[in-house]
Amino acid sequence: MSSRRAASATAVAPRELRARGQATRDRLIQAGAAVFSERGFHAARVDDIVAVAATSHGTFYLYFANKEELFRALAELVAVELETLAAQLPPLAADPAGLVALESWIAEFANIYANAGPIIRAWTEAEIVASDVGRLGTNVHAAFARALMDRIRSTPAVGIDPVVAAIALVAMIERTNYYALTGQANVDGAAVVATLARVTHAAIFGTSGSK
Amino acid sequence: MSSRRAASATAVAPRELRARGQATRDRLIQAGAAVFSERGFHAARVDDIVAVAATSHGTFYLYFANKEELFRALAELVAVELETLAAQLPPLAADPAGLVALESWIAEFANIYANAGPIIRAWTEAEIVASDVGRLGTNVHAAFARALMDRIRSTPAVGIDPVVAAIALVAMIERTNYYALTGQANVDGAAVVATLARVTHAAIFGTSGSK
Amino acid sequence: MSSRRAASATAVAPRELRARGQATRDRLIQAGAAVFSERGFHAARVDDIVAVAATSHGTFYLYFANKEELFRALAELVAVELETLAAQLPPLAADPAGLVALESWIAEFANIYANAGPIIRAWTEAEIVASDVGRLGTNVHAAFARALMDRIRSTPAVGIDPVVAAIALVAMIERTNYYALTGQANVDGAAVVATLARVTHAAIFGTSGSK
Amino acid sequence: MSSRRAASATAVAPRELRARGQATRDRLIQAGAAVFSERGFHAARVDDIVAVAATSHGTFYLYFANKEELFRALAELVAVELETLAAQLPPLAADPAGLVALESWIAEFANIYANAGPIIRAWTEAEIVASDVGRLGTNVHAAFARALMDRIRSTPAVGIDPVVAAIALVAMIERTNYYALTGQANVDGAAVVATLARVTHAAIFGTSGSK
DNA sequence: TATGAATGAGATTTCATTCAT
DNA sequence: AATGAATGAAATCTCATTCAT
Repeated sequence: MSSRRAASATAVAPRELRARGQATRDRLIQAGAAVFSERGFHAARVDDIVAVAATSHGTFYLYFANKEELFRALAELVAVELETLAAQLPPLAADPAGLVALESWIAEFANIYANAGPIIRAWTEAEIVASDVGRLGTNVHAAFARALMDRIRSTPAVGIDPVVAAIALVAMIERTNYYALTGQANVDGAAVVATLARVTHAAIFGTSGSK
Repeated sequence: MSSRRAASATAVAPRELRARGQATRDRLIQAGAAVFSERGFHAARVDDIVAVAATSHGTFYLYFANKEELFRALAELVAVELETLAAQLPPLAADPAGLVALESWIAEFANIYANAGPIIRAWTEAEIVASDVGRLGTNVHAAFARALMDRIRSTPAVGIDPVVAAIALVAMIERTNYYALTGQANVDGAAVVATLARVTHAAIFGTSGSK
Repeated sequence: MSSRRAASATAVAPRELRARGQATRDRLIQAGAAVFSERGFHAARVDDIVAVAATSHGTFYLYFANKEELFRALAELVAVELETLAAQLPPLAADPAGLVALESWIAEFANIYANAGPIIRAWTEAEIVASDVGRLGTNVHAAFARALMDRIRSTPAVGIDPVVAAIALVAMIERTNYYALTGQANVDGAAVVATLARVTHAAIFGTSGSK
Repeated sequence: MSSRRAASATAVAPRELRARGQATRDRLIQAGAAVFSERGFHAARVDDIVAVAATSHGTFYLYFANKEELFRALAELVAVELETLAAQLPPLAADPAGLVALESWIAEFANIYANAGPIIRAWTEAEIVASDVGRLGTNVHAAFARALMDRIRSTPAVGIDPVVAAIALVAMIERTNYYALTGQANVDGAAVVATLARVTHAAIFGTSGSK
């Protein structure tokens, strides 16, 4: 990933950490989140991260083999959270209760996105997508798409391709949150959640007759 | 004092170009497209670009003040193409003919995306979004959203927020093409277009009664 | 967008330096003095400086934001030394004791010039004069001229314009040392000091009757 | 001199020039004077020179083998002018008429300096002094010093070292004009000439008794 | 005689990573 | 466990000079 120097051969052995060490590592993780958010993976300099964490270069490499490793640590946290959410996608029902359930679930997604969004975004930087960490992102997306696809498939009389529709709807949900979060689109959070739910619902239940 | 940097502050004056110069400039643009596509903005080195264009470093800087300038040139081409397309969004009708018209339009989008996708992607790298070039991307997105919003508004009895829905649907169309293009999702192009059209159609006309 | 340049815009923050760092910084300053002396500001390459200092490029930029910054550090040292000397210009007296005092002072100037001359010379390169660092040189010259002018003014019955004469005599003292130092004029140091003192003395006290 | 590329092996053969060619060459010389004046030798880019001359790079190298060659052409013009002036230094006499004659001569020097000053300055850039062109400057200076020294020597009962004094006085005259010209010292031209004459006169005739 | 285009060595600067204490 | 210092490969950019027309 790094075009500069090959990643250190000796990865950092996951040591037992005492309280102080744990605290330092946490500070680095927090700092990483802040800096990656603000600048993206590439532009984030280890310099910035250690400055925010109020520690030194030497210490950084005590805990992480390289910059990517820290990013991966962050990304894995997010990935776990998102995959858990994906597993909790409720059954889809055509009635108003179904819409409400879906809306709650999307609200939860928006919630997670509000915190983790910048990390998710950094995942999509061109170079990263192809990398080891990038696969995490792909997997998360796939998990969502699979969950939604399963629900669509178990819905009778849907007029759309479940595989593609699932991908498209997940793409929509993710990306709309992105635009909302970055302020590129100036919209109200609640309206976003409501609309995403409605469009998703309509896509599944509103296309039945159009075949 | 620094005569070097000072001089370069002034971007390359847009000179009158003879045939040879124009050809070289074009070659650099093409090469830039190829390299940015493959590597993203950051990882793309001027070295790579001039290698592909079969010219020299010096020549590169004869035509572009820096890497960003070349990227901007490319981005502007794409932006024009996309804004033209946005202006051509057909009226939306509930009947099958309306769906077909929409599908054609989305097919055209997919078409453009197939060529320009990587540039569009590079637009979204965190640092770029905030930059001058980034604004191009934001504007393009806004142009699409506005066009779609106008159509939704002029459709009676829609059960969704036109502003948010427009943003969400554009996000979906863009991002799904992205996944399809990068192979992160392994799907058939025609199916993608058909599904995007159907979901969009359903979002607008399938949500009318659910209010 | 350009994260590199942007970061460097901020000059190197003056960190607290431990012993090793201080030593390295000092070595770079010494090396800078040597290289600027030999080649002048422009022809001096950072390459040369770090070679003399037996350190690396990276280290150079750890201590100085760029070549100019190192030059400025050197120039400031010299400026302080010279301004101190300017403040020590003795009162001027027409008698032999006055001449001796003046001669001692000029000898001290020659002494400083022997070490710092090349830096002083580099100050006068056309581009530098107009720059930030250049102002240092102008200020130093002004300090000397002012000191001398004050002495001339407090001398009764001088037949010359104190302002212009002060400038001219300082110019003479500086420039003659320059020629002596660069070997463009092959003269004995002691003779230079004696002659400069005598001419200066004569200019002030030997012009009284010629009005 | 040029750290970049070895000077072209094939110097430009001094061709017979037709009217058009002569005019172009003249334009380049004028442009060179302007640009070297403003920026000094190093910072002057061939780019700037041809822009001012409203011609092209190719044409430049049709008339001058390299940048230095153009500078030398300019320097030689100045050198001739100055050496002519040096030869015209009047005899020095202690009486008022002698002072007046000296003043006229210095006025003429100031006159020439007002035009040629920047070229003279560029001569003193560290790298140039050591070069081929640099020798021109050294020679000019020597010519002045020799002329003045001859006059001092033929003056009875001078209390100063003729060699050193001549160098010092020439240094003074040159450098004071420099400061006056660059505006580093804000003084009136006539006062400068008058003062320089008086100081020079006093140095020679006012030091006689102080031995 | 003129010129626009091309060249490429060389200069500055950055920053992830390693080292010595 | 921590840290300040050092490294150096790699990236960007400049400009005197040559080339092809």
